Amino acid sequence: MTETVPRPTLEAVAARAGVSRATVSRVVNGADGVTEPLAERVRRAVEELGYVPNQAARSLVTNRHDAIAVVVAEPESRVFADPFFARQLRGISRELTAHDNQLVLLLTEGRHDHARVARYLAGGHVDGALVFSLHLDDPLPELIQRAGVPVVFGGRPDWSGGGNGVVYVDSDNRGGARDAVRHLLGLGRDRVAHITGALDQTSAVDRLDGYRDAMADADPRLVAEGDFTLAGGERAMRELLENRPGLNAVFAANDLTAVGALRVLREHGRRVPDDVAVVGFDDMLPFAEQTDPPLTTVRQDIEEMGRLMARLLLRGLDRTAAARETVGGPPSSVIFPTTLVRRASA
Amino acid sequence: MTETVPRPTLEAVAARAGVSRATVSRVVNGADGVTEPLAERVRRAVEELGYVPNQAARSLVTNRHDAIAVVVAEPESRVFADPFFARQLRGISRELTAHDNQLVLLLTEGRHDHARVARYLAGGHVDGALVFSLHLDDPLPELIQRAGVPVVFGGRPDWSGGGNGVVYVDSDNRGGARDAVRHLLGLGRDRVAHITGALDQTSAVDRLDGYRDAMADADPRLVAEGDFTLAGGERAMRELLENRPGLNAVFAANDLTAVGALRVLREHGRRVPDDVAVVGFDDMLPFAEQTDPPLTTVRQDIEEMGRLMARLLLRGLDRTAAARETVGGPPSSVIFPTTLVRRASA
DNA sequence: CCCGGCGGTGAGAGCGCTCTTGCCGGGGGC
DNA sequence: GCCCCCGGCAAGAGCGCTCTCACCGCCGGG
Repeated sequence: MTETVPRPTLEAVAARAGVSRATVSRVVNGADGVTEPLAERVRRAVEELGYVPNQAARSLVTNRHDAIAVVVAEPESRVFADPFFARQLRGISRELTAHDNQLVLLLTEGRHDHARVARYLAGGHVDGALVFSLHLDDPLPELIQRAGVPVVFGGRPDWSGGGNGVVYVDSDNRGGARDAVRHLLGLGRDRVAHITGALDQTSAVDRLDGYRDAMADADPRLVAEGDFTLAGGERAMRELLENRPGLNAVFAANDLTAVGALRVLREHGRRVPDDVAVVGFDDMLPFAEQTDPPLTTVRQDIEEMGRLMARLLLRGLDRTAAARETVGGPPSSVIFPTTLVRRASA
Repeated sequence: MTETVPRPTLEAVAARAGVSRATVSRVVNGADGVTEPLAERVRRAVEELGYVPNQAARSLVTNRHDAIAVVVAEPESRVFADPFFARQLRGISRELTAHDNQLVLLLTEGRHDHARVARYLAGGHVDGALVFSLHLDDPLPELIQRAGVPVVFGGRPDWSGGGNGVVYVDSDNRGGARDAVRHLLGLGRDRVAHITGALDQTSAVDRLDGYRDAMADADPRLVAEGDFTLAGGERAMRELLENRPGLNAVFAANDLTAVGALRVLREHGRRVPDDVAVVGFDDMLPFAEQTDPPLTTVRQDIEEMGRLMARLLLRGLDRTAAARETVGGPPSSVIFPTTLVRRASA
């Protein structure tokens, strides 16, 4: 663990190149209006001294940080069991890196952390925030709004507070669910059950709505409440088998839930897909391919969603002309389409 | 996406409280030597104005950032399939949060990114770095060393460059592997095969060494090379069944590999554990519990390892007296013990 | 009763950078 | 040939904070 050595300053570079600080600054920041021979001298001096700009000093005057906070408001549950999180982070990281922004990760686990996160964001350490995994009546959006930090949500927030101007990126949960159920109906299954996700998240509610779209007059007892976990899927599946033993298909709110359902179905001697067809949601690889039988599921392009969130946020910051050209127009929410991936389970 | 409003400065608070900037600064930073009535006036002014210190200005003069970089040098592979990463992050996040440090996440995917990361660290944006997933002959440690940033590695780096002073936190991979194999031997299995991890990582090498410790005179054809992935596990298992069809146990370098092995064993009609006993490594939940049969595996306390890495790094920064008291002595590497978790597969 | 010391406070410098301002020199218009 | 304009550069202010240092008033000791 070495100690930091004093780093060269703009001043030092200027002295070595025999120019003023302003000129060095222009060269370093790629501004034009500097003649080539001078610029070259400056570049050489930068090289020789190993000069790296001091970001704190720069931020102090520009009031920009080139850093984005990623807030994951997840009390333990899905984040760990699910590569979802890592994938989305990767997408975000890629996009931010491409635009020379840093990623500051804020994980929260409870009310106390909310205040901390709000304070941090209000502290103006970052230029914007990407916020995930909101639950109903979560105070976070409100707090962030008040902090005055530009934000893009991952998943539709259940929050009317901001009225307009709330930007989010989400999958077409409802459409994907509808497709899944219609696929099951198309296979001739007439008793399609649904295991919901945690209904305090809009994604779960939307998937349930999609199910209902396709099953207009469904028996309410064909729906059991899960929580996006494997154990929840098992529990709900048992409940369904008890209440509606005649069911011949299950649409699970996510793959983890589907895996739980598969296990319970097997326990009860039901063959998949012969007796009961099963469809999941997420296409969580490599597990969706590796279940027994391989899982038919609804895929969403998670990484691309992450990238898009970052892009929308950066665009909202209105910074580079390039960013504006790329997308054009004021940022607005985006719903990603989903695809049904057919494997063996349905 | 709201725009940021101008935030109150120290100056403003001072004016409102009718004191000097210095006094406000003292109160805000918890220094003593301010009489109670004055301090109270200042606190009220802070409250009323909603003052939050400007970190950039502070960093500029203190040359501290209260931020730690987490570098994950993982080209795609394990990070996604494995909650490992998320778990460790959680541990790190908890510890950093407890010490009011921020977590700056740097994901890399290739040589090009190495330079970027090195530049970032050299730029003095963070006070230290936690570095993961190093591969053999990775240039990163060297670059970081040169950047002069205090660093703690996750997993033993294969790197003699720094000589002494390299601090890392690792599981007892060798001991864990030895325990796993001994457990298999104890079950009366005499032909224990091993599917390695990616041998360009020390964890894989150490687990292989542990296997060899317990299987001193093992047939070299009982070892097949994997890469920590499910597909790699399948491939290696096929190879083993071809070369040594008489094997009656497999120790897989991680759980994902073990799952691949289980699948291939089933394909070949071998019953687990009756014909072939299988042990994994990681105890990757909830999957390790949910394989068929549930997987016997070697558990490591991933989150605690993350916490400890953060703690060691912060201690190395020698900042708070409190941190020093908590641990005491100069930081040195730590090897975490592992536990064998017995389930049905062996 | 005077003076030295000390705790509490304020004034000011300066961290490293950006950006505005103004100067200086050269080229084109009349 | 003179003036004006404009491009290229340097000078300097100032971002918001910390920290040193000097100051001021009060106490106790001689």
